[in-house]
Order: sequence, then structure tokens, then C-alpha cells
Amino acid sequence: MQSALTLVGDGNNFNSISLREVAKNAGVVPTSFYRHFRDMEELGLHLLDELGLMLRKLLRKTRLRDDYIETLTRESVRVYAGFVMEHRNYFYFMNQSRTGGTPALREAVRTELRYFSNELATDIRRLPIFAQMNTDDLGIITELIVETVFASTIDLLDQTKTDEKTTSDYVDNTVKKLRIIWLGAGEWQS
Amino acid sequence: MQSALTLVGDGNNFNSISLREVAKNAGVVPTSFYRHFRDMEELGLHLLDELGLMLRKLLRKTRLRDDYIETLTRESVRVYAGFVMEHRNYFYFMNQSRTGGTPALREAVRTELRYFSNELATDIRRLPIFAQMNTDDLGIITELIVETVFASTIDLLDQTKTDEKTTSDYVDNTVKKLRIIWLGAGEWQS
DNA sequence: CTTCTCAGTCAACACTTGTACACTATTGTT
DNA sequence: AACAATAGTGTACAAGTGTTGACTGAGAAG
Repeated sequence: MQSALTLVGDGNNFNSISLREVAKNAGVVPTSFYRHFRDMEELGLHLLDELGLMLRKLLRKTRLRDDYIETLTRESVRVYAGFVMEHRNYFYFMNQSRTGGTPALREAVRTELRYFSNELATDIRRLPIFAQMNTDDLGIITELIVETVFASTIDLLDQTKTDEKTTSDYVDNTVKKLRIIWLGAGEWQS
Repeated sequence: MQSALTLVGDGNNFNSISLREVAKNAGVVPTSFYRHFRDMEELGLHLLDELGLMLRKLLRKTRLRDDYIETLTRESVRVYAGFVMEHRNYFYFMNQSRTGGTPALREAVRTELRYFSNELATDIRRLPIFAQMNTDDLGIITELIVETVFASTIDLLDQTKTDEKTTSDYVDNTVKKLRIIWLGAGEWQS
């Protein structure tokens, strides 16, 4: 799995990485691959599981505390951006899989995103603005938030420079977008 | 180009389609490929150009007329959704390329999206709410809108059923999201 | 009528691909 | 000490890969 991930990080598309390349990069003979996975798709699904696990752990650790919504948003995005930069290869892979993976992989990514949307929904339910909002509407808002954060991830990854400034530019930009959504959500029921 | 496109439509990832497959599918010998393109990347760039052209034509035809913003949004999304369904293969390809293509392809998609963001900006400048908004802020809003519409395109494509209802569900969902953004944008300057 | 350009063909190359089969080394459990 | 499970090795094969070079036919341009 680590081998496949580094190959993706080197600029290869997961779809066009061969079982043999993975084996070679792992310092192992091709036939050994079958001791671990039936094929590349299975390996991909395991990678996605692993990332999902890490993300959930992160989510639990940075659970939304009662706080001023502006700093709360900013802090969340900052944490997310840091996590992405620490696991670039995973996110390249996840982005590729969302649109270009096999049906099973695409579905797995979708499920992951849906999970975050739901978590977010139960979290922001506590905020006074959303206390008595229709569940469907709340779902749309959280979907929009998750999509917004996730959509620009690829742009963050593609920045050639990986210095502090690039990351904070991404954070600023994303926070502004989220602020618009918050404002819109606040006006929603009116 | 048509050959490559149908292969993508059949569920293949553009990245892992071989030059030979394209030639075969086009009913031509592999070496003939070189009469048209240097390699698959060049073919991909041409495909993106073609799609860009079609989209611009569509944009010009459905130029925003002075109208009630709600019906205007709805109408725009409906037209877009129809266009996507009429050119499914192109959009599969574009989505794959955005995150999984070669650097040149990714950049080309980014440029395309930026173009739409800019077009949208000059269009909605006319609306009273945005008349005197900071250009940077307006850019962020249009970026958010374009991302929102584009992000959910893959979900529209992945619907197994392609009936009227599926499409109109997508339209409803997207319009709601855009409505939130409009509301938020209206509150922005305050 | 000749000439040139374009899109096509054929054969060949060196290399990579997924997978099958039989075998070996390592390791944890009884 | 013996055993079973796990992860590794080597060889082999048929199929597919990008790209080469030299050749052919159709039609446009002169």
C-alpha cells in the first residue's frame, strides 16, 4: 500500500499503475502481490479505508467546541489543510478515485464524503441558527460545505510551492467561501 | 477523438486507454494515430478545446437576461444539466482530467473553469447587489458557484437511471445550494 | 499531366502486462 | 520438535504496449 501511494505521489494516476510496478517499488516479486490483494482495485479500497480511519480520528480530536463561529471555521480549515499537506499522496489518490476510479472506488469515496456531511450535520445542529431547521435543508447545507472544502483540495495539492504562505492563501480563500455559506444559511429560513 | 470519447464512455479511464485501443476502435491501424496526434495527451488537449468551444457557444446562447434571479438560476442549471446529459462522455473525461490527468491536462481544465468564473463575474456585476462589490470578493463568489455546479456533475453522471426525474432532482438540489450562496452574497457587504 | 501532401497500410522491435504453477523461507502455535 | 500458515521466489506464457521505418493510394495544386 505504501508503495502504491508513493507511485501516485510521483505523479502517476492510480488507474494506470500496474501491479508489477507496485511490487517492484515494494522490493518484492510480482507474484507476491497476490498474497495481499486480489488486484489493484482491492488495494485501492484498502487505501481508502485507511484514509477514512485517519480522517475520523482527526475529526474526533478536533471536535467542534462551543466557540465563535468565525474562528471555529478558520481553525477547522487550517487543521484540514495541514492534514492534507501531511498526507498529500492519499489525497491525490482520493481525488483521482472520486472521478476516475472503478465504480466500487467511486462509490467508496462518495460514502466517505457522505459520512462527513452527516457528522457535520449533527455537530452544527447545536448552533442556535440550525436548531430547528428542516433536516433535508440542513443536509444540503452540510453537503455544500463538504463539497466546497473538498473541491479546492486538488488546487491546494497542485501548488508547486508548499510553503506556509500557499497554505494560508488556501485557508483564507476557503474560509471566505464558507463565510458566504454561513451567511446564506442564516438567511435561509426567512 | 470520437473513438477515445466512446472508450471513456464505456467506463474506461482516459489515462489507461492505450493509443492502440483508440486506433482499433476507430477502425484504423495503430501507426495512423501519429498522423493526427503526437500522443494521447495531445488528443486529450484537443478534446478539452472542443468541449470548451461547445460550452462557450452554449453560454453565449443562454446569456443571462434581466430576469427574476430565482427563475434565472433554475433555468441556467436546467440548461447546464441537459447539456451534460447530452455530452456525458465529454464530462466524464473532463472530470477525470481535472484530478487525474497529466499536468498539462489538469491545467487546461483549471483554465476552462477560471474562464467560466470570469464570465459569470461580468454577468452578475450588472445585478444591483453586486454593482459595487470588491472585484476580489466577487471572484470568490463566482468561483464558489462554478465549483458547486461542477462538483456535483460527477454525481449526475453516475446516476444509473437517466430519466427525467433524476435530472430534475439534480437541478433542485443544485438550485438550493446556489440559493444559499445568493443569500450569503447578499449579506456579504454588511 | 505531373507533383505533393495527406491519411492510410504492413512488418517488426523491444518491452511491459496479468497470471499460473511449483517451490522455498520464515514464523507462531501446538 | 513438528506443523501449518503466511509471505516470499523463479520460471514461463500469451497478450498487449509505444514507436521505428519504408511503402501505397487518393485527391488537390501547380
